[in-house]
Amino acid sequence: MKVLLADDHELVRDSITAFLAQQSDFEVVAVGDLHEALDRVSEGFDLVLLDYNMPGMDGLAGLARMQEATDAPVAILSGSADREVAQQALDRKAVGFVPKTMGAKSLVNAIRFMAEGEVYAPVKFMTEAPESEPSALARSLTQREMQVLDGLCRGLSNKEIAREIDLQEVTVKLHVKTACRKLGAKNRTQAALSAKAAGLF
Amino acid sequence: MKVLLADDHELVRDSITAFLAQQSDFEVVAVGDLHEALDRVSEGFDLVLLDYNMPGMDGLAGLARMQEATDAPVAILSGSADREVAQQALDRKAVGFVPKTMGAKSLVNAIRFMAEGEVYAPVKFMTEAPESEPSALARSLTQREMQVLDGLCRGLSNKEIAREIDLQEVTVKLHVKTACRKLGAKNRTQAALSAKAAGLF
DNA sequence: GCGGGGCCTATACGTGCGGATAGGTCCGCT
DNA sequence: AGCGGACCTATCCGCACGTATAGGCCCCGC
Repeated sequence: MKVLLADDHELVRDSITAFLAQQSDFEVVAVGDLHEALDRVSEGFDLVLLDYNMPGMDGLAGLARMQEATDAPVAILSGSADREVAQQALDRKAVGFVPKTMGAKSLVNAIRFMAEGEVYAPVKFMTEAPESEPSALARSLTQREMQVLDGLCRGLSNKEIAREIDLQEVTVKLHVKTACRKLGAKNRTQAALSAKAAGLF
Repeated sequence: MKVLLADDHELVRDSITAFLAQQSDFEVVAVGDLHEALDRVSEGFDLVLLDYNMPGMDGLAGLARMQEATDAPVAILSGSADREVAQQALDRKAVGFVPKTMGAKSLVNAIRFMAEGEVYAPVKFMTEAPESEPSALARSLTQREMQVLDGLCRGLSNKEIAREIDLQEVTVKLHVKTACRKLGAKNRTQAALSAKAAGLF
């Protein structure tokens, strides 16, 4: 089982190489950037592992370049794990997405799995955490605006929202307006849709 | 590597057993229902595979019963593949979800992977296809209503929708009203939200 | 202290929306 | 031929919504 590993962090490269070398049937070629990887891929591999944050990668463009250069399955390795990126990588026919947070044993298992031709992605990673942080957008909204948005996202009228949070209808209108502006929405419907899309509720 | 396979379809049981037996390091015990599986699980296995539609399973209740009966990893096998079920199974600590539509080789790889203690779910299955069929709801809507709903889901006003599909505004209102009724929505915002939630767009 | 931001309220105006009613054209089914 | 369903249009009404303007409150930071 011949694996091409490309990662600019020497520590990561060495530790993964060491782990894989413990497996009797593994042979690892480790390089430090995409360029080297492209140079050596013609040697023939069962699996190519590319770090997402690495000189030459340029986002997922590096994935495409590698896929053009070889018929071997190509997987993405990432430390700064981002679900979006994982999804995109898989959409673009990467055979896997491996966060570096994985344990060494699991990593080896995943590599073996992908080298067999299967598609791998950590389940936890893909199913959980559609979003994580307060999302910049949420932070720009005041408490009241969030409460009002919650009402919008349930399709309530201004009057209903007003009753619910004990305000005058006019005041609700005001918050709706400002929330719309912050969300770049033309009306309440777009605001509700945007809020939902942003995962605020 | 000792695997306990429980499936009420003899054909499935036999073919999977045959495939796994080809692998030198596999030992398979195949049974026809959950009861038998519970009886034999004490023999000690590296992996338990339960068919989702099988006497005694009672949905995912069978998964829980098996998990109580053993410390071995338990995975769900299913023919009538349903994303929802897969998600729930994984949420309930199943170590995998295996649709029977998988190729034999992939199936063996997946089993080996899970027996190693990893969590497996087919990526295609989990990421794609949040829904599939026209969904009863969609069928109750006429073409025009769908077009109008599409507009609603982009937060357009009646006038904008009218321009887009070349109708009079009054007519759009009519379709909005009937669409709202069919969706059980009180207003356009709820209608848009419902349509989105139902995966119509 | 004074400004500014978040907040609440008020009045007012134009427009959009939701609903009812009523008329018409197609087309397919019986 | 008749009926019903999908579709389009029209007029009318009342309320909701979106916007603007203006005043007042509280609290924090400069």
